[in-house]
Amino acid sequence: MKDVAAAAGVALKTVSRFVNAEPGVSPATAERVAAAIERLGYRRNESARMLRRGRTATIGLVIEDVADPFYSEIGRAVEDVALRHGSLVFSGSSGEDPRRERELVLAFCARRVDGLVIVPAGTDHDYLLPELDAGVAAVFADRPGGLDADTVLSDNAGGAHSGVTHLIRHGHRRIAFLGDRTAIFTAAERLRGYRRALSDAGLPADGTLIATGPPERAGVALDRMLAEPDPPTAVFAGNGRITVALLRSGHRPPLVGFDDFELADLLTPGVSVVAQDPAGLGRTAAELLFRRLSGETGPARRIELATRLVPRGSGELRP
Amino acid sequence: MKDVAAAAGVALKTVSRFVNAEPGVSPATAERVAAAIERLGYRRNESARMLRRGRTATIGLVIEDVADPFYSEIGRAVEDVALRHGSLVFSGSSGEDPRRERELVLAFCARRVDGLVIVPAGTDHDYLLPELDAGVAAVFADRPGGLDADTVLSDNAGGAHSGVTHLIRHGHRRIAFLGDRTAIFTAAERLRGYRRALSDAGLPADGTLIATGPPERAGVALDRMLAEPDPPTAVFAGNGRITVALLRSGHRPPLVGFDDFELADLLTPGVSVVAQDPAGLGRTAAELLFRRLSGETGPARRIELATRLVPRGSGELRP
DNA sequence: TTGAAAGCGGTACCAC
DNA sequence: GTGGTACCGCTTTCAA
Repeated sequence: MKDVAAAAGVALKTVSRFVNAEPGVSPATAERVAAAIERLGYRRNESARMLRRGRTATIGLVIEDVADPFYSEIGRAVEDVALRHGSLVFSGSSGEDPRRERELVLAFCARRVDGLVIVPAGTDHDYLLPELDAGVAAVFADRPGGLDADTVLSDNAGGAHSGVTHLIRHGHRRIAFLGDRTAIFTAAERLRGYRRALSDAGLPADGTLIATGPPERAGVALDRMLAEPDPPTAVFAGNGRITVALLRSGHRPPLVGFDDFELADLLTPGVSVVAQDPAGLGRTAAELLFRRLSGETGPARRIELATRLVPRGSGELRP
Repeated sequence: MKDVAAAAGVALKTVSRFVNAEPGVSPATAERVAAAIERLGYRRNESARMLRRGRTATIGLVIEDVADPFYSEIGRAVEDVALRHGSLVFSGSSGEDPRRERELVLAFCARRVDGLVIVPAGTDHDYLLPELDAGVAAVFADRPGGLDADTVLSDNAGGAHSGVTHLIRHGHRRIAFLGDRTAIFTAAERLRGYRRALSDAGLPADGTLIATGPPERAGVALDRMLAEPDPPTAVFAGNGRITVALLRSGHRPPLVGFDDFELADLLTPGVSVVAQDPAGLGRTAAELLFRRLSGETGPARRIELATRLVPRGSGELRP
């Protein structure tokens, strides 16, 4: 900018005025400045600008894995909203590791992002407190964080409830629940929905029909249940990875799975699912964030997005 | 930092020394500074630091769509390499729109990223020239850009050749090629590989067996071919979207598709594919980039990554 | 309408 | 070991 000013024979400030379209530059001067800018190929240094102005027009996004379709769709939605607000987004994968989440977030904060959208890997977010004090806004998506901040979730319990109820309506009375580790918020919520659906239907709760743990163990868990006397006649799978793990281990039981996935409709039979709205999750989180950034105050909000039951065949099989 | 210096009763520069672990700070002083930092919750402002140092430890990534599994895997690999080099990554989706690609890239450059990994949407990259002059490094991934820069590609022609040859070995002599618009580099390359495979096998080239265009039209194109006299007995699909489009339109011909996809093994029959290595694409591109950033000079490199034929059933069906 | 000078939060270079 | 000071590239404040 200094060079441009020199080339145009004006003061630094005049160039700044022109570049920022501020009033107070005569057409003639403007012309000269424009020419100089063109000739020198000048482009404003945003970082310097941000340093001075205090806002970086940048937000940070931490998701579990940018290559996972569910989370990357969240990311895509966040990106779209950010772009519409003139912001760029730093993105990073936590890999479900709280330490890495923390490192990423702090690295983003050191770069002075205006705000953060976080899919929390851990439950302790005290490390964020100083940053929030310093003025960065934060929104949790998909799962609540360990902090009273804006949060956007799916209706996990409600979705599981509707999926299990769907199986009950199709004549099943012994329905297995194969879910992820209950330490994961969404997994616990879905189990809660499963239990509520059974009790709402007046069916007994049977602990032997419930298995929680890592997805790769789902197939074996189901094998075991099926070998028992009075085995389950249908399965509710707690997330997409578990659904796929079951299918891959050769099982084709009457089934409703939480989470939609590509090609679920092309399998035989089509896989009935409780679909979340990942794009909605991301969009809503980002919108909440930008609302805060534009000055909105008030208590933290917690928004729950509806899920949608998609019947495709597997969930309509009778016992 | 000024505040920390005041609180610790030392000069600004001493704090800077401590924070950067530079030599020349006595243990006693270090102690005091550390205490002040802790007490004030100080964290260095990276943007200010970068402004002064000239390097931002940030790279920009432009892919077609961060929510597309193929590209997001590239993104994940880039992110991993960047993190290992202490860099953060700005990411953005071009949506296959050259204008948006340009805007993103220029926005990244305005933020003074050190380098760029670009999956080019367009073929004209003259807009990058001034930036390259200004010192940013750029690497193209998946497709070549309109510029003599480092480039990492898959062996598209070779992969298609092996896939088509696989069908020929299984007795097919009339093989349809359903590909994307040939304006897309990868699509054209794959068509080239198809043609070469036929001629290597001494089979005639028949233009009526070739259809190129948007994936959603693939099903209809195949319908038409099958209605002709002497129809094809097998299909080579030019990319993953076309493969899925064909399956979704009800076709189950002997088939090899370019691009692997989740659940290809669970369909009936399993879908044989020519698999690319998206993670390798991203990793290699990022490594090339950081090599340039650490001072490597020399002519632009062009690396081609091998593909891998994965037989799963559909490609082994006989006429 | 235009410009000079201070300062954003750091680092680099050179004295003490 | 420690401090002073210029300066990165831009915006802001105030004066001309």
